[in-house]
Amino acid sequence: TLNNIERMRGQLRSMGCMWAWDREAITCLPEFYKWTQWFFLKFYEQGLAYREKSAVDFCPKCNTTLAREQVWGEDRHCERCGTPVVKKELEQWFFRITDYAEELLEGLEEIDWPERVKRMQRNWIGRSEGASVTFRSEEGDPIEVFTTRPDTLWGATFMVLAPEHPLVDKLVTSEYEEDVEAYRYQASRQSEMERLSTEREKTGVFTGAYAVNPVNDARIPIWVADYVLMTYGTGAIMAVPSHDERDFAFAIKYGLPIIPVIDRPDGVAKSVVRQDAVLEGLEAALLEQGIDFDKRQDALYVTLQGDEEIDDYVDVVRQYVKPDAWAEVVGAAWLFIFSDEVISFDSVEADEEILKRCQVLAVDERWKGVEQARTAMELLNAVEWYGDVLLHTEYGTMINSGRFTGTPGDEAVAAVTEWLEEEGIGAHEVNYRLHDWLLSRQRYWGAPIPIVYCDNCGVVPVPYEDLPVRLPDDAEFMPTGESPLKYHEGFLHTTCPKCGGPAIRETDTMDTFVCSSWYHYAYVSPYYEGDVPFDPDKGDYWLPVDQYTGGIEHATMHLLYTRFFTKVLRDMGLVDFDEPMLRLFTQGIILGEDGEKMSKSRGNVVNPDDYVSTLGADSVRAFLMFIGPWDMGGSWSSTGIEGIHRFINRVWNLIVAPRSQSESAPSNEKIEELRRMTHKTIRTVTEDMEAFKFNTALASLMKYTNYLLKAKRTPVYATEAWEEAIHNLVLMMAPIMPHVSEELWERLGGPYSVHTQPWPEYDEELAADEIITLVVQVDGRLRARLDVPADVTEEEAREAALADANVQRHLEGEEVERMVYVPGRLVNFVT
RNA sequence: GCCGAAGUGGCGGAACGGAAUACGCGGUGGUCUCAAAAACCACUGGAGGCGACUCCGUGUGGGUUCGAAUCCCACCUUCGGCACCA
Repeated sequence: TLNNIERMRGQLRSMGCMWAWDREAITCLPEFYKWTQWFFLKFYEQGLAYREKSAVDFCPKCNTTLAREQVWGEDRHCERCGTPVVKKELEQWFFRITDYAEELLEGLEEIDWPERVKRMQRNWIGRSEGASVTFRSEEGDPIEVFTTRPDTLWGATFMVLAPEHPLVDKLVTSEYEEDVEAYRYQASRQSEMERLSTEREKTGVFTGAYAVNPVNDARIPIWVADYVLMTYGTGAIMAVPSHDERDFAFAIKYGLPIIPVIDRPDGVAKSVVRQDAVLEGLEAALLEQGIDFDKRQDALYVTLQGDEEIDDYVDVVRQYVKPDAWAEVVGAAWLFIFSDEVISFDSVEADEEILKRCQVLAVDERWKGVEQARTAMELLNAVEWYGDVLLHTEYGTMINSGRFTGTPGDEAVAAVTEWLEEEGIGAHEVNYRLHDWLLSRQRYWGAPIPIVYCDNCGVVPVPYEDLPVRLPDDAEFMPTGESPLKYHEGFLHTTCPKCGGPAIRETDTMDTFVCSSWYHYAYVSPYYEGDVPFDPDKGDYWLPVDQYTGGIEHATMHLLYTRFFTKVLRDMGLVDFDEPMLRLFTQGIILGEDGEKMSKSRGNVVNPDDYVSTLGADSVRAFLMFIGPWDMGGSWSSTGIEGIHRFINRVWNLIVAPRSQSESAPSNEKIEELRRMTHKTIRTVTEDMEAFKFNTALASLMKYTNYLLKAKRTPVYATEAWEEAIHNLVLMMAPIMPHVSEELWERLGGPYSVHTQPWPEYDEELAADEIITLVVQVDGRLRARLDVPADVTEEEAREAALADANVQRHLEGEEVERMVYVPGRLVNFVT
């Protein structure tokens, strides 16, 4: 690592980067990570660090935990040995970042950060308001759930626990034990991302157990399904299939009851027909019937208005939907489930057998077959009949909800929550998607967590005076797959700081994000030797950070962690501000020449050294800025950098190459034009640099240079205005091309150094145009461009425009209804 | 899948709701040279026309507007992040 650091120092220096090297901090040195450990102890003292079991991806063959990127392929195998990866529960350390969720959300309001980073953090924190409600199993075990929709409680027809939920073992009946165990194993092999995909079909197993819905004492089955995550909410949900899409899909699949408890909103009917459910011809039939639809990847989306159109649609669908496929109509109207065959509702009594195979059937009242359907449903007792239809997720008047029936949608949530609190079965609650920061790493390379475990005293923090807990430098990297610290006898075994008895050290190390959460504080006084991590006086002077830059990929992790750290530091009294970085700019990623992220495996890595040594550091720097918008990044181009190199050579020739003195005197006009170009360029370059728009700043400098190269051949050369021009050009180039600028500055006789000169100022009056191009349009189409004085009046502009031959031609035989006039820009004749 | 972005010439990219394609790369032709390279000059979105000019053109389909790359709606595609790469 130290060798690599040395190499990078050299690279950065060769590029002419001006860092304060005396303030460098290296996070892997004990002098630094001593303070990272100090922070851990402080967090621990405040109850912000805790230890809990948590699942990791684990390779049973290598006997090691794996990072997400070490898990490969759809079957999720170990990158090294190909063994299928499983989830394993390990005791791990966490920081309680969720304690600060609300403040992390609010703090975003007061900082000058890109809106998209703020939005990503808001979504990451994922605040949602709702209620916690306690259900009970028939055996009396409390099962807490979180819901954002307490108004749908009466529609909860089953419960779902995450496969990892601790109650699963207790609840499962012997009859279902085997199924549940098998299911849990396969769930442990899925990633969270896969589990949450709404595209994927929902799966689950029944536990054999039942719970009681506290609002209506309904007996509801308890299932286990992987679409419920242990890491969000309580790891258990109440399922309301009538008003939640995921629960709905699950209920359909497993034949669970669906009870609507929110009246459907008025409006249009929406239908989704999966294409694989459609015979060729449905599309054509819809077209023929004049029924509008959108065709997306795998489905037809139909929106219907009015009974007549709905009836037409039903006819078409009946005709063309395949047996054993399904179509749904959600939102306002109805749902059809086609089981093995299309059901003809007109003859429903004759089709009991078919109906039996249907899981759910619900029909809108407007539909003519409703009476038969109702009769048949009741007869078959397939589902409870509520006479109205299913799945919509909007708020609305409550129905089928006991004493709350009739409560309007805008009052429902509050009314139910209040009642839950009165009854003691629930409470208002805010839930966050954000979870606590898991900082344990089963790796060698990180700051050791300063904790020891003693048989007598339990978990004991290492005393401050014993910091740092050093990483041993003689650890053996054996292919055990586990942290080498576990096998380092000297590190592992220690004495208990409390009782002096034998104890063992924590062998997990800290996530590197812990070090990067406070490194900017180290810069004010690296490796400070006081009793806090940095010199408070220097901190007062420098902090907080005025301008921070980093990649967008840090938006939700590093940039959230470091904000959390600062808030904790503030609560400890170490700093007196709330936010670590007042202003943020996110730079993009420079991609390889093929437009892909640079990586060794792709073989598209560009080594800046090669270009620095051939074309020079200035060319490399300038080209990096020219590639594209600074926050978007872009692709490297080996021919593109040649263009920059040519530009630098042109500037060199412009200023250094001799030219014989002109005989004739320059005209005042030409001098004015030159000065105008100079001041216009200073204006745009200044604005662009302040906005981090380096690519367009460079474009302006190139344009200006091209102009000066032409001007050099005219009598304006060697005038005062010429001297002003080239001096300013060099000053503006200095931050982008520091080396050549310094050299040119010296040759122009400027005082050392160009980098300590003030930035050039522009004169608004000198930059103002005297002649402007007036665009003339007829009905919004360009018909002429006229050079007119900048102070042209509307009347003069109209006259000049009407005098143009091409404009006259296009206005011939037309009556001008009105004229749109944009001063200094255009006139548009509307006919 | 969810969250966040982006789609403009052959390519990277410019364009306060008002000249689409600035600047650069690449290409074509020329100057210089015995020749080449470099440098310099000119041209370079498509179609039509001798020309003046005309029509088309900013991922797709709609909309708002005198006027849309820009604003609105729907969709498509690509990229970044998704908590053990940092």
